[in-house]
Amino acid sequence: MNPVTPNQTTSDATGVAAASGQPSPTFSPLYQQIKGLITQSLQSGEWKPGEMIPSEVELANRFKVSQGTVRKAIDELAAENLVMRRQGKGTFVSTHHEARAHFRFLRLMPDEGVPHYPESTFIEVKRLRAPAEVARLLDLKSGDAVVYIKRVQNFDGVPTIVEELWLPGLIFKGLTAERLNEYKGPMYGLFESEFGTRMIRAQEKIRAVCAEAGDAALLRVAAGTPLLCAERVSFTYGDKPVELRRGLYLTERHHYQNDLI
Amino acid sequence: MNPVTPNQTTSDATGVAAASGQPSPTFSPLYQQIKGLITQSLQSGEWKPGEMIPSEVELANRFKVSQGTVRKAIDELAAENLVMRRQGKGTFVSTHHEARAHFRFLRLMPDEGVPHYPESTFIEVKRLRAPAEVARLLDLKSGDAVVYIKRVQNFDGVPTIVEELWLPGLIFKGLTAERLNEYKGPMYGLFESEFGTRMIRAQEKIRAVCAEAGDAALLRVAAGTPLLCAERVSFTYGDKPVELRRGLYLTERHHYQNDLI
DNA sequence: GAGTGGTCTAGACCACCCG
DNA sequence: GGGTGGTCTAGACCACTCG
Repeated sequence: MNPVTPNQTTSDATGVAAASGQPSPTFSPLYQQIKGLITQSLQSGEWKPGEMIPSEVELANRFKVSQGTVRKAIDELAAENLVMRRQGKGTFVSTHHEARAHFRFLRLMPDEGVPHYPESTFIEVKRLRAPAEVARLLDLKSGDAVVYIKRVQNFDGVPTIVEELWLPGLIFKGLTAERLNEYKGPMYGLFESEFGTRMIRAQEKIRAVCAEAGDAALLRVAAGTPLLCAERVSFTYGDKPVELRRGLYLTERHHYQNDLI
Repeated sequence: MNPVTPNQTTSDATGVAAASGQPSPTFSPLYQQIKGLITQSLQSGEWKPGEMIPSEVELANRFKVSQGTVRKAIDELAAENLVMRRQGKGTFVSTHHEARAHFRFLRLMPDEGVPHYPESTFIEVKRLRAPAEVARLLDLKSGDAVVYIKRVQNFDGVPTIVEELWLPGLIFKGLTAERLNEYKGPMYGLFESEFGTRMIRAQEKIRAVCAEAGDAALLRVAAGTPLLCAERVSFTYGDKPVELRRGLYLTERHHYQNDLI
């Protein structure tokens, strides 16, 4: 394999670049291109979450590059949590069906005791037309179908999170309260397994708000109680937004944990 | 230079491993040891913030390893923001005197408009004996001297942050309101230049609280207004805690930005 | 043009896992 | 023992910066 823009690389001749004879306006290193190809295979489902991807030597042969180049590509994918390396075993497609992954997207920790995953009670699940603001954030057209979900999450039986979600209707066709109730574990696991949509990264904007009457009742606190409000947009492959979420967190016995590095 | 297990950090070729014949109980790759040595030089001030460190080939010669090994060590240091690589120029010790670095530790962003750095007004600067809780978090003994600082930060003249800090008195001897007022730019820049203490990472715990009367007055809002409360412990080299900070953020026109990756 | 970091290769060997 | 990822080396060439 040859790089896309004029590049040395002694190995073979058939590169895509040779045809284009352009100078290098946009230089992209070989390992980045390999990374792109591997990402495509992840996205297309050639290797499914939890499965092992081909070994480094195998990929090196397939792409006609050295193992070191494949290695650097996979290094970056591992750093982005798209794959996980396990020495002596292989490289595996990341999945949300793992304790490891659960707390990457749940940052609310108990002030004391060990973190554990909350239980969900679904308040409402329905389809509706996307309001302008939701459409904008999900990159849809205003009025497009979206799935709306409202749930409460309990830690040790104590209601602590009230959450609303908006999901693109096209992708999450057939998502019902029943399927949500049946499913055990984090919703992202369900989304990954049943709807072929893997959340890769997310952006959150956090504010402090006063609990309104309805939410206060769900959390069994007085109206006006201060709550953390986290508005999240989650992205799948290709930086495509596929989830909007607004969580209200009761932070009397929990806190939002963040590392600045 | 040879690895520690099977061998020691000496630069000769013999190595202790051959003698011991033991399997490796604690194996540390060579590049990690190089990384440690470079970190020591950073910590000792052999290369100061903003300065260029020796080139990769130079370090490779010094440590008697290949350039690739030095490279991998520096890669990790760069990933941890201890150094910055600039192609064609060199590798430089990170410093807080840079626009780049400012927003690594200030996550409060305006809902609209471009981020910019707030102005500080210092309310109180004094020395006191560490309360038990402060001492615990700063790894001091209860009653040890600490510097206490209270300030308000304004965005465009609007008071938005009330912050309290506790710093180990031993390190921050001579930190006065005057010096804080004289200094322009982020406090971490002052700490780095004047007190030889560089913050390299921090942990934050975030909650929602109601503004108490005093803080509400400083922020010019009603008592009871919901505020974000961020409690931060900052660390310097060797994971040594050197700052405790409690910030109250008014989130009516700002939000705490966080990326989940 | 000289010096720096960045990419790519090829080959060797090590640590780890499993049958 | 054979496969996998992990480390280390040596050498070549490229892209970038600056004098």
